[in-house]
Amino acid sequence: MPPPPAAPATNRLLASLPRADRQHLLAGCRQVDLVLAEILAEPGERINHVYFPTRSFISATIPAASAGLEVGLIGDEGMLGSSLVLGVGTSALHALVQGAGPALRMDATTFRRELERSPALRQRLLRYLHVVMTQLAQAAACTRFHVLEERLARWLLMSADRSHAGQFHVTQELMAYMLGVRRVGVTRAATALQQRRLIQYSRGNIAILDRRGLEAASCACYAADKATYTKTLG
Amino acid sequence: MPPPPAAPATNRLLASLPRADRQHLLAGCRQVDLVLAEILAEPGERINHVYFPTRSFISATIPAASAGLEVGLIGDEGMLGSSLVLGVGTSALHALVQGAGPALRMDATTFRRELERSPALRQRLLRYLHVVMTQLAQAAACTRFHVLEERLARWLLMSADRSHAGQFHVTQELMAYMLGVRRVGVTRAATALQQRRLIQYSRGNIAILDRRGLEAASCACYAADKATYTKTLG
DNA sequence: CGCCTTGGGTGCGCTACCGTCCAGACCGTC
DNA sequence: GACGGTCTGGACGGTAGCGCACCCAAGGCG
Repeated sequence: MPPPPAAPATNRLLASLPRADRQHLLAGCRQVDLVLAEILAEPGERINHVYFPTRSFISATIPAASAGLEVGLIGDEGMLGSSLVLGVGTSALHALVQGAGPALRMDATTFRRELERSPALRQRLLRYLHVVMTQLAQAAACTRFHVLEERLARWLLMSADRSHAGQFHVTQELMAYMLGVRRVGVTRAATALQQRRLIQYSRGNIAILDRRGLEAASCACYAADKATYTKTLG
Repeated sequence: MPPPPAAPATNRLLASLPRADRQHLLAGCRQVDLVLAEILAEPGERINHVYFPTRSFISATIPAASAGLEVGLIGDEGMLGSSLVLGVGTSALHALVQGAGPALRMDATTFRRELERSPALRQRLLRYLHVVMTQLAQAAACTRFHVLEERLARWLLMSADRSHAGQFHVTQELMAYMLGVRRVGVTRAATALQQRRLIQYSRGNIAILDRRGLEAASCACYAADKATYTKTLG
């Protein structure tokens, strides 16, 4: 059990709101601890809560026939349940907890009220949705054109960012699901990265040894996604 | 030069607005004729106009290194420039005219004013954005898991729908770009479809012979996309 | 201590698509 | 009716990732 990290546990979307709006919003939230592999949304199901991860992160996947594909990773830079902002009350994707940890939760009706109250919140979340859309398009191209090793490197970086740590827990089985490939494919790619001294893993514990090197090994989509975020949400 | 088709040239997003809102909006629009291969948006560029295709359609692609990939097809069921609804004034994607024909065009500032004026328009467009997002996710999975022949069948159906005709013009070269594959790959897939008497083509003129058969030959994503649209926008 | 679950690694044949280059087929133009 | 551009078709070897089946190692638990 590691000691609680020094960095403050906040959600960046909320942190950027004007003080009054933020406090009102936080008052309607409850701190919850998300546990690994917990399912937070299913395609077609009603959205009952929205989540603002602080030190946890959530994977949004689209379930295809007998396989899956991650199309979004939600950490303290985003939220789960943004469909509500668009006036749609059901989830389009499957969402499960990728990194255990705390998050802020608010029930859907309260959230809708907050949206009505706060133009700043609306503006912020609409811009966030633009980021999500752009990243979706990027993901489509990435999945099409980039080889597994690059994609894996990218995925590891994205997860590391959201876990706020150089190491985290995930099995190759799960990574394979996220990347839409066989487990054996991940084994091969991960072995290659490990041999290049970029990462180190054993039985689900992955540590990033050389961040710079891993960035160089990943496809440009990682940098592109980050750039999109900062450009749109400052 | 074919005679003007009997079906009314409207845009379904606009058609569903309350009468007053619609008329005010139409008053701010100008009819334009989109010509084949015209570029309407470039990534990172300012959005100067929004387009509501009526009998034309527009392809939204994401340019990757030395290739491209279509991530959205916009016909009379949608609009180009929806980023403005999210408060973002630049385009994330590359957009070019796929099917020549008429569209309604409005300049960006007028459009922003209309958005302020009409809650119905906002509601409608936000829901449309939800459809677009869902289809983006679907496209990512489709590109990953489905074989070219299925994807081509799907693409042909989507284009045929938006062209309001059983036949339209497009070269294999262009289809290859949209699908993110080699031209020769399209040749092979198209030949297969033709041999199955589902389509018929020559020198860029594609005709759909057996719509049902083509639907059966396409991946489920075609039906899924349609279902998403009707479910969200009625 | 032995057992069993979980996670990681290997081998083998296969397929879909790649990059490249070349060949034919159609069609407008002069 | 020869010419040149555009569009389509095919050949060739190469490769990333697939499906399957099997093995090995670590570690929790009785």
